[in-house]
Formats: sequence, C-alpha cells, structure tokens
Amino acid sequence: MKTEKTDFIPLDYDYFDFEGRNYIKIIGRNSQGKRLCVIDSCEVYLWAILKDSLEKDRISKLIEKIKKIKLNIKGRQTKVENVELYDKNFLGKPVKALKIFATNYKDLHDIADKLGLPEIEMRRGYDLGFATHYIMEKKIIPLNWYEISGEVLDHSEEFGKIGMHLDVDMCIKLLEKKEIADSDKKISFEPKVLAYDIETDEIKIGEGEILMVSLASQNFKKVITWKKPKTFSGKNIDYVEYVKNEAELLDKFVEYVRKMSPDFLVGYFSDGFDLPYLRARAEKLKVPLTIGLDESQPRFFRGGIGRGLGPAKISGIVHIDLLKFIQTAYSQYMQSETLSLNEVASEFLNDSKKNFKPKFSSKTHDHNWEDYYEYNLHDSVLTLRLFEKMWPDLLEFSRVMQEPIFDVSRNGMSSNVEDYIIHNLERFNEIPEKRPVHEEISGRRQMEKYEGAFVFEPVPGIYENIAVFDFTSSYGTTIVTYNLSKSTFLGNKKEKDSHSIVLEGKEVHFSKKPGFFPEMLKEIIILRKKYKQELKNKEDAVTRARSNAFKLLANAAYGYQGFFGARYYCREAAAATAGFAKKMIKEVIEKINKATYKVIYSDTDSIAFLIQDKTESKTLEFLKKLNSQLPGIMELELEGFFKRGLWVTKRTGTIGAKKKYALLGKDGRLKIRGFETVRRDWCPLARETQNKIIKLVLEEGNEKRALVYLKEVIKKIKQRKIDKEDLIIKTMLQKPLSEYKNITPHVIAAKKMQEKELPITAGNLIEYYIAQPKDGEGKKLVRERVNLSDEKGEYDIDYYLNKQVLPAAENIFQVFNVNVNEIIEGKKQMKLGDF
DNA sequence: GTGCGTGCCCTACC
DNA sequence: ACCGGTAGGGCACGCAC
Repeated sequence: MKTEKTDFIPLDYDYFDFEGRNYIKIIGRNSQGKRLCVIDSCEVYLWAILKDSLEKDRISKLIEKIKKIKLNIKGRQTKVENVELYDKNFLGKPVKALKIFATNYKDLHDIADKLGLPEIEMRRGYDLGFATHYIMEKKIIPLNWYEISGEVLDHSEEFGKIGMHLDVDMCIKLLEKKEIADSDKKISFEPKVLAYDIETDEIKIGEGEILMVSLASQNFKKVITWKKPKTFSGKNIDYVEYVKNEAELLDKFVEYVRKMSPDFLVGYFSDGFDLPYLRARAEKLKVPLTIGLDESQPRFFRGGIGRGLGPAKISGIVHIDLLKFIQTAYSQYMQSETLSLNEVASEFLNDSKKNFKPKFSSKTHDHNWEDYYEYNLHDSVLTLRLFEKMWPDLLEFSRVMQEPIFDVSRNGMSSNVEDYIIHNLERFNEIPEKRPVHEEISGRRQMEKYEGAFVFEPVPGIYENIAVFDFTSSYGTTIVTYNLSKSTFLGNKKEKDSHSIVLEGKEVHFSKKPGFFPEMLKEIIILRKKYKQELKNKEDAVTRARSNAFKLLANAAYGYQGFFGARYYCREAAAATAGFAKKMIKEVIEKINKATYKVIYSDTDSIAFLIQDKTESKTLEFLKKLNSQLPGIMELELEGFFKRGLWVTKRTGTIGAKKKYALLGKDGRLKIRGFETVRRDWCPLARETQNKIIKLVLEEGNEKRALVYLKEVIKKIKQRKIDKEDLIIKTMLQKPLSEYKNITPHVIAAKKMQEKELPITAGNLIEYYIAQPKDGEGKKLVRERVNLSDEKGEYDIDYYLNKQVLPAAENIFQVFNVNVNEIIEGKKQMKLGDF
C-alpha cells in the first residue's frame, strides 16, 4: 500500500455507492496545482428523539428493538448497524435522542419509516443530502486548505478501479486530515477557469443548429465553427478553428474541455441554454458529450415548476452559471435593469464596448461571419472576466455556508441562511429540524400576512439641511436583541424577563435564554463588523467578499424566518421582528423631535430630519447619546448630511407620497428613491426628464430652470424629435402568458412576440412603445396601441406627453405651486377648475 | 353605446 | 421559492344616462 501526504483544497463534492456503502468523492487541487480526487466515507445516521420521561429500562428495550431492524429495499438487504443514546437539544430544549446508524444514506428514509413507534416523538436528520451530511461529519469544508494523507489508488482495483478511470493526477483514499490554520493567507489558490458560449440559429433548445462555440481561458481564446464566410476581410481571426459540421464541432468542444481540464467551466445562463442545447444536439447527432473527468456526460437535474431547467452538473468539473449567482448575490445592489451579459459586464467591468450582437437569420445568406466570431468570443471573454471579478465572493460564500461552490452559486439567500445554520448546529448540540413537507408549506402559505414596517407620511416640499440616521442591520439586530426565533418562541406563556409584544391583538412572548438562531445571527453581525473594520484599515478583495457574505446573511435572516419553505420557519418571530423594530423607530423619532430637531420622513430603518439651528458635530454627539440608550446590539449610524431634499404629493390628492424622495448630498451626489426616474417600467424620456428636473430643482433651490428645460422637452415631443429608443417601456413578464387576467400593454406585446415565434417565458423583459393610432382608428385603450420596439410606426404624442413626461414632472412643480398644465398647452383634458 | 367611478390586477420599487 | 408596505398605471366591470 502506497501512501502520500499533500496539502489539498476541496472544490467539488460528489458521491457514489460501492458494495452498499456511500463514499464521497472530493475533487480539488494541491498547492503544486495537481488535481486530486479524495475518496472518503463517514458514519451515516439519523436521530430519533424520544418522548419525555421514558424510563431507562424502556429505552434499553427500544434500542435492542431498533438494532434488529432489517430492510429489504428493491432486493437490497440492509440493516440498522448500531444505536447509541445521547443527550441533545432540539429547538433549544434538552432531549434524549437515539443516534441510529445505517449502512447507506439512502436507506435512512426507509429506516425512519420503520420508527413510527410509541416511544419515539420525532425522527430527524435524514433529509440533508449525503454531501452536506459528510461535510458536517468530517468537517472537510469547501475551499479551505487541509494537510491530508491517504492511500494512493491510482493503480488500485479498489472502488471499481476508480483511480484508473478518472482523469486526475492522483486519487487517494483519505486516512488523515488536518486543517491548515489561516490557510487562505498562506496558500493562495488560483483556479483554472474556462468560460464558454454557444451561438445557434434557433433559440428553442435543440431545435436549431449550433453554429459556433467560443472558449476563453487565461491565455487561451478559441472559436470553433463550421460556418465560413465566402470571402475573408483580412481581419485577424486566428482564434477561429474550422470543422466540417456540427457533429465535429461538438467533438472539438469535448476535446478542448478535456485538454484544458478546468476546475470551473463557466457560462452565462448556461444551465438554461448553452449546456442543455449542447446536450440536445449531441443526442441528436449521436456525439457523446464526455466532458466529465470520468468521461461521463453532464447530468441535468429537474428544475422547479415554472422555473425552467434545473442545474447541470459535470463530474469533477464545477459547472457555474454566473447568471444565477449574480441574481442572488448582487442584483439587489446593482444599477443594471436587465441581467443581460452585456449590461452586467458594463456595470462590473466598465466594459463600455457597445455590443450589438448580429441577429442571425437563416434567410440571410451573405452573413458577416467574421463579426459573429468576434461577438461569440467576446461573450466568453466577458463571462471569464466576470467570473474572475466574482471569484472572491464565490469563494467566501462557499467557505461561510460550508457548501460546495456548485450549490452556493445556485442557491437563493434562504438556502444560504439555512446552510449556515445547519453547518453550525453542532456547536449548540442541536439536532437539525426537518424540511417542511408539502402540506406544511401550503398551510404556511395560506397564513394571513402580518403587519410590516412603519412608513412616515411626509409633508410635500423642498427642505434644507437634512440629516439621515439608519439602523444598521435593523431587523437582524432586532432578532438578536429580542431573541426572536422558532426555538425561543413561548406563545402566550410568560417567563421571567421574557420579551413580550402584542401581535394581532394577542400578547406573545420570547424566552430570555439565548436561542441558537439569534446567537448565530449575533456572530454573523459581529463578524461582519469585524471584517468591515479590517477593510477600513486595508482593502483586500477576499476580506471584502467575506464582509459582504456576512452582510447578505444578516439581511436575509429576517426574511428566512418568515419564509414558508424554511426549516426554522416562525411566523410569530418574523411578525415580532417587524413589530419590535417598528416600536423602536417610533421611539427614536420621538426622541429626535424632543431634542428640537424635526423629523420629516422615515421608512423601516431610516429617519430623515432637519438639523435646524444645530451643527453637524452636535448632531453626531446626539447620535452617540441615542446609541447609548438603545437596547441590546441595536445601533444607529449616520447615513449622511444633505444640502437639500425633495418630497412630493401622491398623484391623487395632496398628501405626501411615501417611498418617493430625492436628496442632494453635501458632495453633490443625488440620492433618488422611488421616483419614476428609477423605475424601468417608465420610458427613458420620462425618466431622464424627471431626473434632470430633480437635479435642477435641488441644486438651484427653485423650479425656474427646470421649467425651461421641461418646456424644451415638450416641444421636442410635439415635433416628433424624440428617438424611438427613449420611448421604449420595459416590463417584466412575471408569469406564463395564459395566467394573466388583465390584458395589459406588456401582455399584448408579449403575445405579439409569441406570434413572431419568439419563445416567451416568465422572467422575460418585454420591450414596447405606444404608437399613434391612425385617424379614425378609434384605438382607445393603451393596449390597442402597443408596438414592439423594432416595429415601425410613429409614437403617440398624446400618450408620451400626458401619460409619461407630464405625470413624471407634475408633482415636482406642484411643490413650488406651479401647475404645469396651466403653463403648458398640450394637455388635452383641461378640467373646469383649470380655467 | 359612452362616460365615469371603483375595485382589482400588476409591476416595481423601498 | 426571503418578508411586508407603498405607489401608481391600466383593465374590468357596474352603473347612470
């Protein structure tokens, strides 16, 4: 037996069965850049939580009984291997629990079914998945460095000769491992990355042909294609490799992926397009897509209902669909309105290159293939650069959640919160709660909504010298401060020093004894603070990513407890979080007013107020004083001091509009919230006009120049001098077309697209404009005037004036008692009161 | 049939 | 498959005339 010692960083986890047992197969690298496969196993078990006050004798008998359980599952014989008694916690309460060992993880379900015994209260811990169970058991955490030693299997017959059939530098059976402390500081890891992108002549999966595939890696760029131009322009296209036909293209793709042998194969929407397309064409043309390290083909998992295709896994190579990760980790903080590769790349990479992808049409004969190659390659290059940019975040997400990158890159934030909890339960001696079953989920979904945040009704106007205070991680710190969670919820039973709040007319209580959920959240918030502080001293991409991961976790914890799919769902905890936070912010508003400031606005966790006769430093002192009076870990911070601020009325009536304001910072920066300016379902013309008006009004302190500007815009509209692209309205299709009850303009636009055989699915951004009806057409409804963005036609002057630009400008001028309708002719329906 | 008010659907934002 | 609050466009529908 040959043994080896090496350092090792795990990247991908998979498992297989051999002689009835489960083995984990970890693919990773060592610091020499060698690719390793590590085979290991771990104990497999589930928990049976015993009923209270069972006598010792009865427990012993029960253990003997369970030990005798034998199963015959589809001809496979298996049995309970051992049973041990432990003192554990479940939802914070001490319990006696049996640890029931089995041979194979897949049998746990069937064993649990056999445990419907009177002595057993609950069965838990058999729905985690083997990889998660393994990581919990052996603490071999993704993307951490380990010193390992094991038996070399490269020429071994063991495990069905796995060592001989796997394209790795070394395959070993793990014997010992030790974590290398602070390893990320000592050993850096630079992954081998290959980005890819395909071009096809038909967008529906597999229904057209793949025309070309591009590949991009650090020092490698390639376009494989079977489409040649008739004449060459002389442009340098030496990255292009020609093949005979589509089948050869697929062969070449496989060949290059195998040759490059990347750690990560990265695409953009590749779970939903590129990889399934490649599979469909490979099946059709009978070309095996053997890109796995064991020469297996990609495996496709089922997607959820209405959410398209599921993830696509390649054995030994981590397949990443960057779009998924961007959606969960970045999109809420991004400016981009669509998550198209070009827009996202231009935001993250400052790639200003205008990237018009040439539209392929099978009817076009003299196609400019050379341009097409270039665009195809560019998409892979962008994907590669985006991956490099996001790599620190992927790395830290994986380390913090302790789940493989393949999973964390696809999970939503609720799964991330849950993974973090699951992998930290052992410190609390906690048995994991089960995932809710179908009936529980539907029951939870039918629950009434609970009362949420407080929003202050502003008095419309323009204000000067404004300060804004924010609660840092408001809901997170509330959960920690008041110990709000499923395991600390007492219902209507009071305890000594318990936290009480009235929800829906009933008083409920939460224990004072810290629960594991708030405790974990407290650690998360403290760690976030620590890394943020470290960042202030020294900027570092990995620290930034870590800080960001903890911030996102802290922010998602509240939503998690109110989420119907959560293991640790607790509607009362979620409702109490909103309730306590609401009480707290109202108290602070009172205090600010008592200190002779004047609060003008507040929403959820922020308060804007006039500093009046006071100085900024005095206001900061006041902030300190406020903080000293806040309970627990709750904390207020200064968001900023602002020169001016604007609040407007609602469209209907004279009361102030909530969630709509604009602030001009001392540094000249504008902070605009809620206005049409920031809404993508308004046309760029209306948005830009409003933005300019807000800017002028805030900078000048009056409306005069803004009015001049507005008049110019109106003139241009009437003279049809506005570009079509400034009139496009973008609206997201939120569900399948057939489910719409109201036929709105964007539904009509989507139907038009469908008629053109463009595949329309939920999540598509529908782009359209409103066209001028011809005389006598009598098209009254907006939806009767919808044109697709590339459809020819004149724009509807009346619509863009009276339904877009003027409504966006109107209530800003109203603040200055200027009625734009009186001043500007062209608003057709003048009301009697206007004369 | 047209005009108008109201309720509800729907999206996107905080 | 993260929560609730809010604005506001637009359609559906009932009613008056």
